[in-house]
Amino acid sequence: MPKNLFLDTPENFSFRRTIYSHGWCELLPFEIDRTNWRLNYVFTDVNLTEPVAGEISEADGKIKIEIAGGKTNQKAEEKILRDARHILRLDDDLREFYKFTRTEKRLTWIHQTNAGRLLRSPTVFEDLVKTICTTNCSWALTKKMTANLVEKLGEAAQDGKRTFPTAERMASVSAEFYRDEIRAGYRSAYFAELAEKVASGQINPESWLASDLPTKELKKEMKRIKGVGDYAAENLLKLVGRYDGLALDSWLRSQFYKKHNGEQFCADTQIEEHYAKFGDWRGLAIWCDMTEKWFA
DNA sequence: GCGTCCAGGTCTACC
DNA sequence: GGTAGACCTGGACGC
Repeated sequence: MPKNLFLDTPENFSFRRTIYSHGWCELLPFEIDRTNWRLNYVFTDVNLTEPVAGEISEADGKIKIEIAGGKTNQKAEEKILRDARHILRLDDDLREFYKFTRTEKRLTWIHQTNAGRLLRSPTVFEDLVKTICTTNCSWALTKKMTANLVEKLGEAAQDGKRTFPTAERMASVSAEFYRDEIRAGYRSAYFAELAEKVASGQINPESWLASDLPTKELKKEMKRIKGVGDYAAENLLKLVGRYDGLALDSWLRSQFYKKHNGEQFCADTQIEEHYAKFGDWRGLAIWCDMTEKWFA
């Protein structure tokens, strides 16, 4: 029997703007239904005998999580609610960001539509692996690598949908597996090394969420992981709630050239100067600015 | 069908 | 610290 769990939403929250805030909604175990505006995810927890597929939607001003099958208990349900809060950034306070966007006429749509919450995975580890999958390849390949990870290493729920693999599961296979089965190319050795270090406790990506380190130092820590450079680190920083890096990649640059530079190339320093007025929120400002038309 | 280019970059060696 | 070259994959494109 399906079971429904509910979460209250904060002020200034848009479900649609959150689940379709960036490409993460297309990377398994996330699946988005943009016709009915539903987001699917496969939840897992030590208190569950098996993973459960959940459909997240908006109902009567609340977030509804419909759990399909699976035997849950109170602790597991609490974990699912925690994960959903985390995924949807329900605890993020964007009021300061909106103070900035109110000052710019062309960005007033951001606070008017409650945009700015960037969808993330339940764990930083999952976001870290997915971010490495976005580097130096097409979006189609990113989706393929992520799907391979889920399909070949994830744990199956009752309905056959699979979880994102844990670090322990990822550490149980070799670099050759990542090369041959996941089609991760040169990233294969990085995944094997990362999974082993996280599984053994040498690295704890989850600690980045509440780190006291200044952003510059936290970014250095992230960049010590092979496969994580400037773009990847700044993307991860956004997902742990720090927006003072632009996370410039080729897509973001090309969008900036089109929108603000007459389709002409310019140096990254010019892009940085353009968003400097947004202070510690500049990374979120550029992302919202470049994705304005996504809901047009 | 084949070759080339390039995409939501990063690493290493070298200067 | 800055830069050049190598690194995987697979879709798009030109021939």
